[in-house]
Amino acid sequence: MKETTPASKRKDSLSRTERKDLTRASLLQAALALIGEGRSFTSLALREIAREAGMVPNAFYRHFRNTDELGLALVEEVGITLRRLLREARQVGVAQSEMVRRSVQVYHEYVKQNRLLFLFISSERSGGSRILRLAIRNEVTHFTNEMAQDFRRIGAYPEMPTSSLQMVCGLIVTTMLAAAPEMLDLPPEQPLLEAEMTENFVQQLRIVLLGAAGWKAQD
Amino acid sequence: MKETTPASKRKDSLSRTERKDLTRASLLQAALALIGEGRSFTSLALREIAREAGMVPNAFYRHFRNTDELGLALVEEVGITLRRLLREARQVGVAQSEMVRRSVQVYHEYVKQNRLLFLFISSERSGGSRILRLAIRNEVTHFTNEMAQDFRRIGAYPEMPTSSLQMVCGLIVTTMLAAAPEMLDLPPEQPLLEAEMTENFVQQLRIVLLGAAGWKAQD
DNA sequence: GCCTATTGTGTACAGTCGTACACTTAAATT
DNA sequence: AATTTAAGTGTACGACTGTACACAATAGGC
Repeated sequence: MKETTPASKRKDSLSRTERKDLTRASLLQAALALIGEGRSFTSLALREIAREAGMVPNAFYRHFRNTDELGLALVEEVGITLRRLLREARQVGVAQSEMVRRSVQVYHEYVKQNRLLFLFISSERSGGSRILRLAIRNEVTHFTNEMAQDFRRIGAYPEMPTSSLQMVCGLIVTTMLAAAPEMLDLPPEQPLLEAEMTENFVQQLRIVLLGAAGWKAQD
Repeated sequence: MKETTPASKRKDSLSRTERKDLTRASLLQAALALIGEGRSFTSLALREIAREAGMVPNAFYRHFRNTDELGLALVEEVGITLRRLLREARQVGVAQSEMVRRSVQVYHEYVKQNRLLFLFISSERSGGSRILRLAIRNEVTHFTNEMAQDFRRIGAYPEMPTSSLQMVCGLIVTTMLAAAPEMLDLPPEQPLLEAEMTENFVQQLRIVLLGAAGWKAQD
């Protein structure tokens, strides 16, 4: 079986599907870029996105039937991003005394590095189109369940039934996602405000973990 | 001092300011009505709102300079609504064993009765225009502080420093607000799903309160 | 009772939108 | 090498948008 595409790709020697994937990606990136300029995804126009991506409006239709469908593609990226976050968090190590603070730092760093996607999640999770909302909620549920599995694996709260563990993780995820917009709205280079917000976040997570430690299921 | 407006108001015998306030209110109501139809406030057009309110587009300008300013008026209603919620919650009574479940019931009922406003808060709290977002966040902060005062008044967590109490209330409010969209998206007449969601919500709040009871401030 | 300030109407315009249709170009298939 | 398929272009249209301007009606102050 011969490679149809050479190992060293020239920018013009690309197969049709490769080219298509590239322009598709540039549409996604264009939407995110507009979000980064303070726009909300819901208010983005098909023509705007195409313009930002440097193509003619009609070309949009070769990739998505409408902006909602492009939104769903972004949600998929969100899923990948959240999974990657969990993977990074696992490497932080476990059960040391400063673990919560360390995790919060990792999360904060992660939110800043994936700024545009978190802006997208935050604003579309409960606003905008119903389809997008449900899709995002779905990804968040998956994320929550994986976190619960991780807790199981590292032996946290061994006596807690799975349903309660999921409930606790849901609370943690809610707290995390609520913290994201504050992190994103924070003016840059304001270490005082940033430290204050982070500290508050750390304490809230500790409250939750403390409550979980004392939890006795009553069902 | 004579009343300029008779005690029994005919619908045509209204002072100018009264009439203005009425049409202004009808603009606010029109915006909420559109939100109730599944639209998000961010995507509402000035003309749409005016049309829904039964007036010509230009009349809008007699009341607001743009849709954002109308949004701020809605945020003001949000503030009033949240304050009213606290007042109702206070009458639930305190420190009985089923207090959390009772509070959750009250809240759920309240969210359903103020459906449109909670739809508005949920979707604009982290989406849409920056001005609106900050205004809503401001109201939520006030709400949180008042809740902390209430906790103080009823003697909950008497040894906890105020800053920690506010942090705990912030966590509670975050959890409450996160629950609202789920309540609102719930299909009506589905007692099973509703009970499940409510139970989850109750347990999350109990975790928080339990954690707060075991909290020792370390600053 | 007249004058004025204010609320709401009617018309108009330039800009943007989504999308339909016919086209070019070039990769993939035959 | 010829043909088919698909990505992207160009033009066009009707609908909707925010807002400017001139005007009508009428409540409130003189």
